[in-house]
Amino acid sequence: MTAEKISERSADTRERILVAAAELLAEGGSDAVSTRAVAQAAGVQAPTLYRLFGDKKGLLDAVTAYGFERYLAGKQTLTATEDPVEDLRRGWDLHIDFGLTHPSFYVLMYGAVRPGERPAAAEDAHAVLVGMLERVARAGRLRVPVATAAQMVQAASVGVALTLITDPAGGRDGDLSARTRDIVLAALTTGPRPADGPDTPAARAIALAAVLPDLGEALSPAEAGLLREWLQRLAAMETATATDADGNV
Amino acid sequence: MTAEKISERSADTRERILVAAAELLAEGGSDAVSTRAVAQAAGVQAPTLYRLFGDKKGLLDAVTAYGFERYLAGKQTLTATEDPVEDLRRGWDLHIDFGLTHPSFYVLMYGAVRPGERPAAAEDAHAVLVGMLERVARAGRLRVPVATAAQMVQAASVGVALTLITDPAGGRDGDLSARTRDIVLAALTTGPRPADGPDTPAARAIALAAVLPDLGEALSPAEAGLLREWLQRLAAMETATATDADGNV
DNA sequence: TGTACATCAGTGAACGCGCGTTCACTGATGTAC
DNA sequence: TGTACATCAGTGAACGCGCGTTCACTGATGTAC
Repeated sequence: MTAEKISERSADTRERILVAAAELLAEGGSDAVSTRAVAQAAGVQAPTLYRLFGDKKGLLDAVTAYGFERYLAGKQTLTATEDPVEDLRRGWDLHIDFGLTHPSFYVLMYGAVRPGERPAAAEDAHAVLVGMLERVARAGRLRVPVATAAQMVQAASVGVALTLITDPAGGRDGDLSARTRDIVLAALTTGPRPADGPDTPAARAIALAAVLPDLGEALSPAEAGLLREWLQRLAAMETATATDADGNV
Repeated sequence: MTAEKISERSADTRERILVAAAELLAEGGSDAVSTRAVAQAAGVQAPTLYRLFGDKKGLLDAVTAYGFERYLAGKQTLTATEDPVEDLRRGWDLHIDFGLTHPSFYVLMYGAVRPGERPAAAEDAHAVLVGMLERVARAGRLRVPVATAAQMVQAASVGVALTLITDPAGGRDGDLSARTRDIVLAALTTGPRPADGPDTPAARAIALAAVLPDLGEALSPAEAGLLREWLQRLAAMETATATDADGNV
């Protein structure tokens, strides 16, 4: 029996289990996802879960990732356009929409936190965010280092999504998500500057840092390391236009 | 037996149970808080929990509120000064500090979300926030309606706290909390204006709305209701200074 | 002052249940020669 | 081409456990008269 045939054979069962678990999660929340309930819903005996996913934690991790991937696959919104900040804005909206349409998945990914742990799906989502921000930095339109921006966008969007899940009122009249999104993105990015490029030393440093991996052999590893360190220092400089002495924008 | 004596008698037991449950929660996370473990740690039989707290949900609710109150009581930082925006800033820091020093309590309050439900402690915290924002509005320094501001501050701070609990790196080098706090507060409030009062129609409307309950009999209930509605409409007007056409501040 | 009674906080012991997990096995699918 | 063997996905049945909860009771504390 070839390896392909084997994994094909088990892929059906695996998919069936994930679909069943995802349905239980969507309908009854994470409490409804017991190994027994999943096995029964998938028409499978309990030990099958353990062979395929190791243990319950593995199953939960897999079903979260599965739900998230399926959601992303259903949307075509993540294709990059020529405006990376606008892409970022759409990425924010997509994140919030996922939280509101799949609250049980979302809470499992971002709410049920164990200090220092994060489900695989949340890591994936973060990687997508970092990629978007790198494109913004490459365009010379990011005011802070990519890692800093990623944490701020992540924190703000997770907070908005969880707040809206807990109390949907803010979505209807308050427009909480769009307001917060615009405030955060406005503070982190600059407007489009078609031909002239970045405008502050920090922005120029960030823009250069974003393309460091593409430089090839122009610098020795030691030189590149030192340059990277300098750029990080420059990137961390407070841009005078971002906040005044009172902390007001 | 007087009612006071009765409640005094049971107060000891109740306190002992809450302390035991809080310790279990702090040390082992919410999984460690089973009715049996709490009863044993408190030196009490299981039915006592049920007489005092109804069921497990009641116990968890009580222990969250208890932990939150004890934390607040330990800090004197919530006393109001003459600068309500500075008070708000300190309130934010206090919120984040609570999350980082008591992560298990925090996750139970803000992370373990069931759509539409919020623990009593989270409601209390929200009420404190609304009170602070009302003082900002009374000083004519709030750019948006109190309810809107409350949701934005809540969303951003919860997101920051959960992000830091999950991945403490952002607290050390990135200064995530202070950055996000300043961006959000700067967008929501205006600088101090010692004598001249609010500066935009929306800010003036918000400032007036904040003192509406103090107006006594000057307006009839019907008149006050209509005025409130108009003020809300004016308060929701986008202040031209807050964001430009690109959404940049 | 003394006695019968009421209240109720807390006890001791058990209920039944669903949980995550594991053991030994079956039988279908492929490979070796 | 045929037979013995290997692999392994999935089965059937059970393990023991800790869970939330409840029942009937005790005994301390107070009240009524």
